[in-house]
Amino acid sequence: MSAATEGTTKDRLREAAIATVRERGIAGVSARTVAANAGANQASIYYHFGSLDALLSDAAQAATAGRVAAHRDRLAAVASVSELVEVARSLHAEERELGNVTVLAQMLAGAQHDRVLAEGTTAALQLWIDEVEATLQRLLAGSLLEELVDLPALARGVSAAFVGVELLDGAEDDGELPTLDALTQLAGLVQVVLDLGPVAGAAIRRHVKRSTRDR
Amino acid sequence: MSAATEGTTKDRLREAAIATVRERGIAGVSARTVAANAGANQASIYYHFGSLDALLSDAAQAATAGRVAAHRDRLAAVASVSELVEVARSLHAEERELGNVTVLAQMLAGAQHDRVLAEGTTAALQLWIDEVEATLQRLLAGSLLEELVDLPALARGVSAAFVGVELLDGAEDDGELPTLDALTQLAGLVQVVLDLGPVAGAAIRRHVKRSTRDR
DNA sequence: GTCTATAGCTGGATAGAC
DNA sequence: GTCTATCCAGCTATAGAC
Repeated sequence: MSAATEGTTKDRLREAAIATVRERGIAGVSARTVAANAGANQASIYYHFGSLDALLSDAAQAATAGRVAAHRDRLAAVASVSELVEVARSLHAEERELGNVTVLAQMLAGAQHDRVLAEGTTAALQLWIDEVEATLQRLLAGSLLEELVDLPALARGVSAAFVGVELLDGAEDDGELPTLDALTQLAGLVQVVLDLGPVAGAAIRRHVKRSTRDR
Repeated sequence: MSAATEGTTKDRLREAAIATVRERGIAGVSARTVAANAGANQASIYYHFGSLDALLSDAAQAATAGRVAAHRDRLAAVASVSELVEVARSLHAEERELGNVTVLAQMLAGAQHDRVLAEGTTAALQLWIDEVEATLQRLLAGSLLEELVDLPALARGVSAAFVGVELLDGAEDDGELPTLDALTQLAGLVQVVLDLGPVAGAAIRRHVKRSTRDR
């Protein structure tokens, strides 16, 4: 365990909450384990946050805000879908180490049956989703995809896929699994279609109209 | 709670294990809650399965095999990516009710820090992944996508996305969220690209070669 | 195979000293 | 604000009656 010793108790509790979820999973989190990890006593959680749920909610949002900010510059520099895929790949690699997405996945699992945790976790995830949406919006402005796909929902779907991939890969002993690779190959294909030019674009638009009419 | 009363104790425990995960999440599962749900006593779990982990592992595989079999005929009848999307949509709706994917998501979260659970859960998920892969293989045989994408990994990625979507949507109070819609819109676009015909296909192949060379 | 009983532990939450 | 002490509910795992 990491046993933080700097900052105020309230801050150390936040950090310890995240660390404990990462190290032991949502099922291994208790007021006692978190407090031990923070070098504080168990009662301090109830004093500062009222409940363990509330601490986790609070900590998730604070930690995620930090991680999102750390990636913002890199995302802002991305100029194409293929570059975005590269950023996604390295973000995935970092997350396997630092584990913010993994922590959010654990909390999402807990959030299915816990209102307080649900609110904090969805708020935290929304920080990622907003960032993804802003990037997609910028990259796809004026393109075929912007016309044909609901962007806010796509950002949500992409984020969901990331969460799922972290969970699946985290459950395997094997080293690197190619799960993300396949999705990045798909994204690469999307980039290629975007690059096709106006003639092919028009052909695709016609096809979409036709297949939409068939419904 | 559902309190099953038919079948052998061992079977009732398996069913109760799934029901308890669905109703209370992985963090709410204990030998006591499961046994109560099965109408049996807590010690029977250790007699029949040795541990709670082992029961969950066993139950996940049995339940998933049943759900996958229930969907096999429908998947086998699918003849296009757009039809597959329709099946995925109704599968998603059913899963929100019956909850096998949701249960697997909970178990995946637990599996991150539990070897026994990890083995059972990945084996169960593999049943879905294999089914998805077989369907994709059939639909994409001879197509552009078969050449350009790693199909086993794609099947894994698609399954991961499903898990992530169940988790995200399950954490919101709101009724229907459009998360899956965006991914199905993407899939529809893929169908359109597949339908484009040999000329556009050749153009895409050229583009892919070019962008691959650039790496 | 199924039950009760139990030992020994971990858990949430509060009270109250400092 | 931080600590100790405490209550009691819930937990795992085993022993042993039937």
